[in-house]
Amino acid sequence: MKLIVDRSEDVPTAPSPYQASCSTCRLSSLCLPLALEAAEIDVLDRIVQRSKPLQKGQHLYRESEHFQSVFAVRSGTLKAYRTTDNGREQVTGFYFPGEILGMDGIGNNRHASSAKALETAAVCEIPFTALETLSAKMPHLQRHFFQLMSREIAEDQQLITLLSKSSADARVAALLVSISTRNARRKLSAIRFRLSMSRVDIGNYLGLTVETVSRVFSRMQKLGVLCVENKEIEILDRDALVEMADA
Amino acid sequence: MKLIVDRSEDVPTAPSPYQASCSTCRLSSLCLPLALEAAEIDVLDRIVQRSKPLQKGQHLYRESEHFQSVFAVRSGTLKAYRTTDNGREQVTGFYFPGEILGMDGIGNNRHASSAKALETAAVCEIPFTALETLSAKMPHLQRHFFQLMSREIAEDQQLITLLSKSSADARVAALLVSISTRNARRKLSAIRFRLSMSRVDIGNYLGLTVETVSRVFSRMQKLGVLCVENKEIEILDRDALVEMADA
DNA sequence: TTGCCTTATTGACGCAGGTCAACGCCCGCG
DNA sequence: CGCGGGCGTTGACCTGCGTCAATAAGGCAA
Repeated sequence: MKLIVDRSEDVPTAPSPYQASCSTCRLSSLCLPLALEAAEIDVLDRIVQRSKPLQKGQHLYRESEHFQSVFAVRSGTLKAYRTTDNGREQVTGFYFPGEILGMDGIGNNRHASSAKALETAAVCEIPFTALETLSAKMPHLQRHFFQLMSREIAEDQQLITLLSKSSADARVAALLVSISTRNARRKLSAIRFRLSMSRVDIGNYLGLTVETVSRVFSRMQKLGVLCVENKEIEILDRDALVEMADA
Repeated sequence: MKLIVDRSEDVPTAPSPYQASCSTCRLSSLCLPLALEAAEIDVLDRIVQRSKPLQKGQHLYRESEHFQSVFAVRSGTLKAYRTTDNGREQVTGFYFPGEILGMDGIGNNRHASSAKALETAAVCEIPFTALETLSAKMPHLQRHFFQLMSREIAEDQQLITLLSKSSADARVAALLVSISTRNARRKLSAIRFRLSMSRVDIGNYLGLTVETVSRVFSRMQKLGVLCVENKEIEILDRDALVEMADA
């Protein structure tokens, strides 16, 4: 059975081998260029660096490395995670095409987390000092970047609430709803998709063990809310899922 | 027994009845003016609004209200919290003098959380559009504000890790260490202080019930790590506490 | 002071989810 | 094509924390 896979946003007619420009990128309506005018996009375009894709498992940056850039996901998925003092890992987020990561490194010029590709992935690198200079000149860009950071804060707070108050079922449901919604934003199916992350990553992100995640999936399937086939997910009853997410 | 209380940063010789200016504020080294030059501070000063103190329990802003300003705490303590769809509350942070709150509202022009005074508290209001305009002109200010937001993200991620991976003991220990460290930054005692928040708030913030928080305090006291007398806390063995915080 | 109400402590008990263990299945590799 | 190792699932058992309940201790008003 072939389901939706989100890869390759490549535009073949490119001056750079990987991507033409922000103005031709079909993610521009989700990404940094949002709210910029054509002329402004061109200026932004000049500072953005596109490089060769990351292979699955490859790191984009590592915790405590010198911070230089934020990144926009062009294709594929990445996870961000930090390592605690006692050596355990905490996944702090998954990043899909059109989303920006690395903003937690601005605070003290070192990355506060590591970022690793969950599958082959392409990113745009946005050197931060250049972005700062540009922001000072382009109010729209400054505003938009403030907004992006603010939303990251608000989303983290939602995760905090989830981890603090919700049952295992609610956590998994919330993640699925989130992925579904983000897929819809990218004009992909909101009801059928492939989970690019492993059960371990899901559990780690949600503060659950693999076993619990697996049991929740089974339970939801039994209830007719989901159809789970390995990494392929089909949401059969989205309302029920949303319901479960805030139980 | 009289312990440390953090109140009244008032400077009596003020043009405004509440606070002279950023340049005379003894919190300026922690707050927005940090990294600004004298002339720049004066400019910032002109957009900052100081108003009468909030009484205990009074709201500074409420979730989903129109966002207009961020706030700097001048004295007292505030808590930020959001209400979940199913009506429960989640405390997302405590804010002490010198700290900035309200940044989660920038994302979509409405406050993503509510803020309430835990005791009599004074704040400086910083209208956001004015701050944006100023930031575009003052690179130091723009940079600093980006950094403040980034740090808020990084701190939220630390809380996520705490909630996701740590035992009740570790959570409480981590909160106490955090308060202790923040007190030290303000030149207050790092080992003796008064908790301005209730046990309910602590539990809510840490994803624990009041009973568990209470039991953890008792246990730590029995172990000789803390001396707890109602809201007065004395840290007897900071190393042990730090140790517990990442267990 | 007295009295009331809110906040904190302590104990007994139950359960959601963690832990440990066994097994099956996919997928990449020789 | 068959083999091996990681990933996922399922079951049985255990435990840390939540729940419920009773009591104590502050704090504030009058």
